[in-house]
Amino acid sequence: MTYGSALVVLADPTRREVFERLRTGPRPVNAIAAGMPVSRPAVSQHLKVLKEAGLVEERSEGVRRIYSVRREGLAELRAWIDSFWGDALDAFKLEAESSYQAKKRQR
Amino acid sequence: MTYGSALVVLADPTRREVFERLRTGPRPVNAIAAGMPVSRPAVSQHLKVLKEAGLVEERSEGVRRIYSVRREGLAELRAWIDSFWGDALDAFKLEAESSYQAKKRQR
DNA sequence: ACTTACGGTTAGTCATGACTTACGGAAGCG
DNA sequence: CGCTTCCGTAAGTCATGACTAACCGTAAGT
Repeated sequence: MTYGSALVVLADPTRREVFERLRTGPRPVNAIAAGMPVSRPAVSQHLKVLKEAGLVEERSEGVRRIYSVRREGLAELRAWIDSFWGDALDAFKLEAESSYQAKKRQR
Repeated sequence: MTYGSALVVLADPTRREVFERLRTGPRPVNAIAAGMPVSRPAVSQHLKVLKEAGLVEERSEGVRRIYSVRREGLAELRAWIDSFWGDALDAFKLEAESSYQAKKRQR
């Protein structure tokens, strides 16, 4: 259910801003954090989450880490949304996977 | 920034389940809550949030409230996602709107 | 080697929001 | 009319997670 994680991860406004700042191209952490209302470590944490969700890639370049968007990370979310437009095939496929696990009780 | 609210609202797994149960068609609250691991009031609260976000519609039928999906509520989110696929026009349009409001500091 | 820029990690704080229980109003049924 | 069903609202509890400050390692420049 990676479209679920994509939703969760992109729900936070600050994290979304971080993600959007990569739309125009790869950037080091410094450049992303510049001008943001939160501290640089906060941005680092958000990047970590984005990376774990497969929405972002990291590559090292000397002492800096260059982050960039991973479009494939958005693909499943896109398909999920599309499935609400009555595409019967996708709807069936997704519904089959999404039988609700009653796990929340076991907390 | 309604794609933002859509993301926030759909991020919660329980609320997403509620939303997905409407994919196959309009349903009263009872039917939605049946078999879910949370109480009926919880479902009501989720429906309220979904409705405020424009993702769901409500119509009264006697004593029951019938909820159904509002596809238009997903349209902007869909467009936002698409804008990451290099559609220059959409990307420009969306970026123009999304200059980060430094509101978080004022909490 | 010393220093400086870069950025990830940890610990601890605090606000947000998802949930339950209890309640209340509104419509159908006997 | 009671009685029941349907469902929204209120109050209060508790877990989650976003953030800062402090710290550490690493690369590059002098």
